[in-house]
Amino acid sequence: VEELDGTTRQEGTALRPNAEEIALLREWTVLQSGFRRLNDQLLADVEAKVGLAPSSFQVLWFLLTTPERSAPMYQLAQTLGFSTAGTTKVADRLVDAGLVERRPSRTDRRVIFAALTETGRQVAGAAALALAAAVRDRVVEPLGNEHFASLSAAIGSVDPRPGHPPCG
Amino acid sequence: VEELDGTTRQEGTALRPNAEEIALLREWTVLQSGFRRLNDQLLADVEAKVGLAPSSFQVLWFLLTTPERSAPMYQLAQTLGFSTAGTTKVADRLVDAGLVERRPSRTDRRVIFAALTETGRQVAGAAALALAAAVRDRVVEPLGNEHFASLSAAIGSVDPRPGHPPCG
DNA sequence: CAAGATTGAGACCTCAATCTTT
DNA sequence: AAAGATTGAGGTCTCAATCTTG
Repeated sequence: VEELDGTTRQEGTALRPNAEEIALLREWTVLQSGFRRLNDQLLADVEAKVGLAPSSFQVLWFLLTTPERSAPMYQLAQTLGFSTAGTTKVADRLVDAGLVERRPSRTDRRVIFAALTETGRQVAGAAALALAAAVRDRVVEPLGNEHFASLSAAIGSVDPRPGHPPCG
Repeated sequence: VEELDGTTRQEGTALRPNAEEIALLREWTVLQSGFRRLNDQLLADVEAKVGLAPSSFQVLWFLLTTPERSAPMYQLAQTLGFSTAGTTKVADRLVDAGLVERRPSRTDRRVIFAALTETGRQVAGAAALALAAAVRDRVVEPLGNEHFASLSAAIGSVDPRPGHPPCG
């Protein structure tokens, strides 16, 4: 029997959750898996309409919202929540598909910009329309604008993103 | 240039999102990535304390909430939102770690039960305590009981889980 | 044939190491 | 050194195919 963390565990009941903790975990589990299912549905809608994997779409959408339709790799990594290694490979797939171009920076020769191609712009637009429709149908409409806004505010106030104020 | 879905795309502005759709997508993106970051933090807390990967913990917790501390494989797959193939491999890792045992069913010889071992029970309990503490610190406390409950209710009402009523 | 479970191949991401530039 | 990007090895999940049982 391999131990996962190498610690020895004592006998007894000290390490078992009580009724209150069980209830809390049940509620969180429902919340967490519910959100995951919902998000998977939305992304599946996008993938079915434009054939774009989640991480690829997220990059395209981010680039589309950018003034120059381009951004340095490390910024994409931050947006995706991926390592820079993983981000490189996402970019590789987008380049192979002809949706993105790599461009060197003029001011800092370490950084590489990922820039939307014209095709990439069109695909990003179509994917954005597909996701917007899915969000409307599956989230905003069943929830109502108010509940959707308060949901958004709730998550924003507990988001551990570095460098954003803890709810004004 | 490879097309991802083989379709030809027309020129023009018809396939570009308007301002309202852009705003909606911005809001959803913030919401989605915020929730992902939060969940990753909680699971990282659990992994740091008991050395248990997310999918492994989810199985252990489910089995712990079960009367007989055991469940058939297809039920674990449903809980995880994984394919049965993926679930088999999660179970393999848990068996290798000595946390779970495989047992044949007496009534249907196609099904295999995954059952917690004594060690698995202890680890599951410790992991549950760790997650409960993390949820309290990172979610319930900053949000307050009311907002947490309404968040839970909101997700529940848009959860596409098969076989649960669409919000009374 | 359908359902439950497993296997192998493939896709996607992470970690550690490396290279270039600052 | 430190930051940005890439590469290769490894882990985790999915899909398609297979096997057994109902």
